[in-house]
Amino acid sequence: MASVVADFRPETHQRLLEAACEAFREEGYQVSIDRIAARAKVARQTVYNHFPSKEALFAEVVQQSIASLLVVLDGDGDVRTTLMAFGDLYRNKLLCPEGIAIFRTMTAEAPRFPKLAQQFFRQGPAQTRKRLAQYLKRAMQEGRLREADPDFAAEMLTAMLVDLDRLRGLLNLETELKRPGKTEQVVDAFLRAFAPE
Amino acid sequence: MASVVADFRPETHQRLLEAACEAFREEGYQVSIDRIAARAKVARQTVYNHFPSKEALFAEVVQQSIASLLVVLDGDGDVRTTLMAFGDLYRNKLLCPEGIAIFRTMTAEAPRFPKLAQQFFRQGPAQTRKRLAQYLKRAMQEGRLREADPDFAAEMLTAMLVDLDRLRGLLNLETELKRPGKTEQVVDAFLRAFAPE
DNA sequence: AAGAGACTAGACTGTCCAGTCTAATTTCGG
DNA sequence: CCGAAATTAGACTGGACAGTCTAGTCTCTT
Repeated sequence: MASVVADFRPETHQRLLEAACEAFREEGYQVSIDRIAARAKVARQTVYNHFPSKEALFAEVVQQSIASLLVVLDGDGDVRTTLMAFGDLYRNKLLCPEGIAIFRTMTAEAPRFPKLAQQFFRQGPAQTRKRLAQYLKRAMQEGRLREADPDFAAEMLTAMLVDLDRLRGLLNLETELKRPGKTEQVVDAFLRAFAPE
Repeated sequence: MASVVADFRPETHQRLLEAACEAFREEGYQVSIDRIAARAKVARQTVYNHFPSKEALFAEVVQQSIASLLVVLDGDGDVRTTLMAFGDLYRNKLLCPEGIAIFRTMTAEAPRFPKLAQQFFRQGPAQTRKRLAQYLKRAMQEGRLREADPDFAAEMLTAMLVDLDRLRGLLNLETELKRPGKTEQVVDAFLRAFAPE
């Protein structure tokens, strides 16, 4: 019952998925199947050969998109260097046009697809925060940060990194989304709050 | 040309506006005029007597909603007390179901109504942050906080207060939206980062 | 080269919706 | 109480869209 294993032409399937991904991102779930088909240079019936319904296509696209929003950090170097690298990566992934658009589509459609939204949260943002918290916990145990709730600390850092700039992006205010010094400013503020006593 | 001053029955107009506000909040811009009319217990034609188009009705509703998201702080007492009061109010206004729903609708429709989105940002979130920054600036000048960019500090505090919980609300994860200790935890972390040296 | 099955083009159905129009009914000020 | 204007119910237009169906074309595999 899982995935129908019909042997579609892989290149067609790929083109369709990519077109659907872009279309849902840029125009939301309400984009028409015709527009997706046109973007993929594919007949409408082909869409329905590959997916039983628009909902199913959307679900597949969301699955694929989750991975692109995962931000992992690697714990080389000192804490400040590690968090700076994480912060830059986090901001780049979430504040680029694609990151903003995925956020917009997911939050707009969450009431219609609550299961999908939950899965998105758990495998995306929650996962990112969990790994960051693991790193922070170790740093706390080694005395490189003060003892505190690592989940809370991770929540604070990620919030500080993107909250307002994401709102700007969501509301289409293109201004200063990429001020390079921002990550440093945030990490320094975070380190003041969580420095060893 | 501005607003047509026809003397509609005020009670009808009010009922219509409230119904439209709830409808747009709960179902997004795509809610049908018929549903809004039904909710207001009003004929569809009456909607078009009061507003020239769906867009115009939406614009009016957004105008009215902006005020409900403004959070002002009053600067009595010490810094911690003031920020705690602000934090509780800010969280309550933005994380309640209505606050979440307005955020969802605004960000979802920003591509279609960029002017409206810009106005919303300036008169809502930007205004709130600006007033907070003014307070923080004074506190810095009085030596009750360390000298720093007050706009940046305001951005950090507001981000820390709601970022993750707002995402939870947007994605329909009802869990723990109202942990009472959260504001205190955030304000304390903020004060560590911006305490006098 | 032949056949199976993927792909295509386009017609078609049923539904929903924004906005208009009309003809009746209600309400309210004078 | 009367008349102007607001309100109402419902029909109607035109367009969009999800999903189905069909008949024909293309493309791999054997």
